[in-house]
Amino acid sequence: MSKKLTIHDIARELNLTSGTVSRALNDHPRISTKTKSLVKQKALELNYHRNKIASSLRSGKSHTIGVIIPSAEMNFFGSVVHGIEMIASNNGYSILLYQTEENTLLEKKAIETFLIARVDGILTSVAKETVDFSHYQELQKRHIPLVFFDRTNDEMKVPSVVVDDCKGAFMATEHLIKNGYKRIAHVLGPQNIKGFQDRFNGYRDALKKNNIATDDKLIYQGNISIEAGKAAVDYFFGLDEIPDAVFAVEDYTALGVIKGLKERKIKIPDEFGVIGFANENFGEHITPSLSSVDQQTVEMGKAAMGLLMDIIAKNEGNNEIVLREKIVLEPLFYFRESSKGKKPTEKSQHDKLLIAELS
Amino acid sequence: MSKKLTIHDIARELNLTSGTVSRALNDHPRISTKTKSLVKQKALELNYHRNKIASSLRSGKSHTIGVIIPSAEMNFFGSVVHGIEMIASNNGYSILLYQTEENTLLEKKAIETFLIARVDGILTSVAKETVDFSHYQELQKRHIPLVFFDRTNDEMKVPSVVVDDCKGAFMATEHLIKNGYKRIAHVLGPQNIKGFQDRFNGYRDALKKNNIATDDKLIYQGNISIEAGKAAVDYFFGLDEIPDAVFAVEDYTALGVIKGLKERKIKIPDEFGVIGFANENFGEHITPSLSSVDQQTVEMGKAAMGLLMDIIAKNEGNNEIVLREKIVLEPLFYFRESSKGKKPTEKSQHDKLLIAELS
DNA sequence: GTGAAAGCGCTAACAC
DNA sequence: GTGTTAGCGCTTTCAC
Repeated sequence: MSKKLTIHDIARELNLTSGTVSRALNDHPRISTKTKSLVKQKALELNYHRNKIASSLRSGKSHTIGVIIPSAEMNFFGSVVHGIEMIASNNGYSILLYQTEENTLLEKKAIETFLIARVDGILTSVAKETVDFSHYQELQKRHIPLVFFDRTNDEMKVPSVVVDDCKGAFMATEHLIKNGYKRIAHVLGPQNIKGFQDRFNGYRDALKKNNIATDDKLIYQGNISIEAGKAAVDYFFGLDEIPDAVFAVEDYTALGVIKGLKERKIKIPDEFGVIGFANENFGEHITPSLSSVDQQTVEMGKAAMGLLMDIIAKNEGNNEIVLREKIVLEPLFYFRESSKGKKPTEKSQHDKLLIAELS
Repeated sequence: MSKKLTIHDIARELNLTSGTVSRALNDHPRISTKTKSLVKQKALELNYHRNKIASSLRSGKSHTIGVIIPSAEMNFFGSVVHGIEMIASNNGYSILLYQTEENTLLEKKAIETFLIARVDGILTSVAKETVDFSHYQELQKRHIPLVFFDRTNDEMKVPSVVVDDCKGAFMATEHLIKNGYKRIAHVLGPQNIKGFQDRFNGYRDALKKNNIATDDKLIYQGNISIEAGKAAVDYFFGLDEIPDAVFAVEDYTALGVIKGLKERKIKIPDEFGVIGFANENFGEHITPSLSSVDQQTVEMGKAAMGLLMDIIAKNEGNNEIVLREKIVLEPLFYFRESSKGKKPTEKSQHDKLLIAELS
């Protein structure tokens, strides 16, 4: 191993002191341009790399951000991390990644690890299991900048970035209405998750706005899984009045619905409309392709990291920055085959003709 | 901000010196159990978190690993990172994540960043674009432990973890043969990528072993994309002798093949068999579901991180460890609808009966 | 089993 | 515009 190179080595070679070298490398304003270029030149020549550890210890800033996600294996979070890392690295920050596997204990360990690593801020998507938020409160007590994304907690006053689930659900439901479906059901997600509540709200809002009575029988308590979607179909087809469309809380649920309908030889979208949520990448490739609501994952990551950068800048005294408490991203609706509209029955065909004649 | 807590504070409260406190916290063998528990107790009480930055500076080890991937948005890499992080965190290491977007310049920046952060090792999947490996050679010169995963370079002597592409391709191709397909085509991936060459080799090996003559006309130079798959179908159906099955270099290519075949109303798998590679998550949900070769992504991450841990341990003097130069993971074949076998034509039916009579 | 003291490599306050 | 100097908070060698 070539002996470790420090600013002292550069200083010696140039007959300067380490202080000057440090300032030159950091573009300190009071250092002459000549010295700066001399120092930088020499650093390059010797293949010097500054020691971030020493500099962090002295300056008190690690230029590192901790990111907590349930699992990198989940598409959604991989995509968010993609956005986060882009912005981080554009701003000279590195990101430390930690997975919780939806486990509160690992979440606490993540925070512990980040506290020890002296990260300058933390981005987190709360584990499903978490009900005790003391570890996050600890961060607030220590004034460590914190931003929630996707999975938030409204009781804690923490800035957050989410997609407008309510609006997305509203768009999806109204789309089904406009495409002629009459009895629109909903497969619920677990209601302890705020986003899933919102999707339910959006669904109801759309019905209300279009003067369609809500019917509790059309609400099935499901989950994010293919099985839940299939089970929902079994339930719906046991009703006296069978629905003719479903807005499912998530794409996997919607996929289950489609599979269930196919088993019953129900034609999609001619007899039955289906819409999901999340815009998982299988949606556009299945038959029929699945209409869905995109959650703007990469944008979410960018926005979360941007917000964190703002908080850090403000803490450092940049008072021009106006912080936003909550960034709500617009969902994007992807209109595909599964909700294309009902084939007009003879009766409705007849109605249409009538209407045409009357007008 | 509560004033920063250091080992000196703990030392003062217990009438000890900071040296003893440090040793106690690190379970130094020569410290009495009583002192240890006293110190740990106090640390907990004061809510002390050791400063990793200071400890890294002093000890020269950061307990941090740099991970370079093309993009966290790609399923494959998210999944590998999942495996990497699991093992890292089990071993008390943190991971710094950097994305290259397949760009050599960003790859060099990643290495620069990691050098500055004084990571204890680096895991990397080389960007597609990269042909100049000087930045990696620099790491070797500095004796920084390095492991390649998936995207490797055989000219540089760097330990690596890959899946056996050749074997996977062999399995896939032989499966098509066993299922009665007679003219089996292949859609190539870019041949500058070693894994894609290997898949081609596996394809040829399987034909050879089964005494089937290879035919250059059945090889289409494609890519990893739906479009390439569709174009391949156009090409194959322009041949005098049309193939009856395709082994595609990747699932998206296979998806394109399926789409192309559907447009031509060719029945899969009855008239035409299709197999992909990668086991992307849409494969099991499309119609027909796509047979594919799984690349053991999570295992790959675990193996890569495990190998890196071994290298580090060996460097630290643990001589019992025998390092492996290359870990080759077994691919896993997923047999689904798209390759279920041809519907016997009248003629082949006749042949079968004949054979049955003869035996 | 514990104390004393040096120093990892850098930054920044204070000189001039 | 540059030098001097004092740490940041920890680990570790050398004492005893």
